[in-house]
Amino acid sequence: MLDINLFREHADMIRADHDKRGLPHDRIEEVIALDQTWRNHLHETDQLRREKNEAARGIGAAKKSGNQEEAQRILAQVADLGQRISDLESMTNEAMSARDRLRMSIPNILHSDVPKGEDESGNTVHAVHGTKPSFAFEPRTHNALIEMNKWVDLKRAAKITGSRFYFLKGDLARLEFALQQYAVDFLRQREYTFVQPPVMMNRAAYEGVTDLGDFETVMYGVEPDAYYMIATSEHPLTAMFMDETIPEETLPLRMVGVSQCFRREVGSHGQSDMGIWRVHQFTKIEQIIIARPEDSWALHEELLQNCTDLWDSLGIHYEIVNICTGDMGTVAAKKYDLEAWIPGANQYKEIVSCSNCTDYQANRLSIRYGQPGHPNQPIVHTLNSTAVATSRALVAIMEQYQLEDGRIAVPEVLQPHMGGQTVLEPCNWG
RNA sequence: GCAGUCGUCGCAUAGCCUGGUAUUGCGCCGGAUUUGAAAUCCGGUGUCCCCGUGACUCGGGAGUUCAAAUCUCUCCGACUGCGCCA
Repeated sequence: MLDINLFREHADMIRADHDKRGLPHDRIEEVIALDQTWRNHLHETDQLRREKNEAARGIGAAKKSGNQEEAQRILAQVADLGQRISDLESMTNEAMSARDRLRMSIPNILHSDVPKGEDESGNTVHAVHGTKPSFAFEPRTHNALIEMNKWVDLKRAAKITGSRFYFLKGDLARLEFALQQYAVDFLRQREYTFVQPPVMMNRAAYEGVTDLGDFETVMYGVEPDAYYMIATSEHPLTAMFMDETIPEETLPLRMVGVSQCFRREVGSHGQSDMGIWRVHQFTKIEQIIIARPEDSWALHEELLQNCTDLWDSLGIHYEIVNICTGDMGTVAAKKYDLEAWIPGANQYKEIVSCSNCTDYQANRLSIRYGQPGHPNQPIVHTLNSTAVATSRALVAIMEQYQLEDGRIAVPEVLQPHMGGQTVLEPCNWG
């Protein structure tokens, strides 16, 4: 959510950003109008309250001195003021909640490097790492590979849960586990603190970190407790500082979170999304940074550097893409994706997303830095990046490391986490 | 899950029974004093707005009342004991 002062003092910045995104200005103007309405009502309410408070102060004194007539006169006056106040109060609250509902739907101000574009075709290639693997045989798709090796059981998962859930079995499950350990160790060596979060959050905390539309299309709700399953550990690891002032000397706060992630994926279809590429539940190792505003752009590059070092070490061929205006969500100010080469699909596909959310989440969550207990401390910036989403990493590894017989070579850096094993063997039951 | 105790400004605390301006200490910021520091003293230190002799604020919400930190209901959270359990 954007700071309300931006609408009051620098609305042109927001308008210019909407122009770049190709969005109309009407919602901006409406926020400004509702804000003015709210402030007018608020001021009027305050004046009436003041009158009422002043009058009510006389009641005690009048009663004490036995002047019942005077007391009754004031009571009548105060009752009338009370009615007017409560009428005006509901209008005031209505204007404010309307203002903020709308304000939450207005996207973050983009960084100037973000390219203009209608949709994902407008994204620009920032860098290319590694080289396309060449095979002396016809490479199989990951769907064929998981089936012939009996590593994934979608059918039985559908029986007990529903579509897009899966059992991961045998050596592929072990590789998944190795990826988690490798990625956490990798980032711990770079001074990121390992954190395991709750996988459910309440609504108030969740509204601070995500787009409102996500409640319908992305998150699972948990009844009767009104919790939401997290879509990524970014959400709890950012929201954990809600309503806090973080001592400045502890910034930047670097964390590596690991959690199961849950996504409803409403409206997603397509042949290329078969198998375990797009699923309702997966594990993700995530990088999170809470930073001072002046440090956040350098730290955004640090997050990207961590990703490229990590994925280079896994020996995966990928492109780094600078996400364009039309493909950007509401929260990020700038976003890089890593897209791995998937031979079976003959295209590059998203495996990592690396964002600087600037103060957009922190405003809504009211996360400040400086001295706790002091007024008007500045708002922090929040950044997040995938390190490894294991289901997609497994796809990229299977597709790029496959052998002629359908088995998979284990990337060298993962072998120590696999007891020295160099090749994934099929599961012996299906 | 049951029972009890509790939740007050960054931390710690008083006020609640008996409704009427939210107390004090620590920390932090600024100033005075000092060669400098410590100590001491003075002021500041929740939110909002049109910045005032303004409004709001005592875990959240609702109610009673002219008036609620204070009384009532409800939800949330913490602690203790019992029960259950990986």
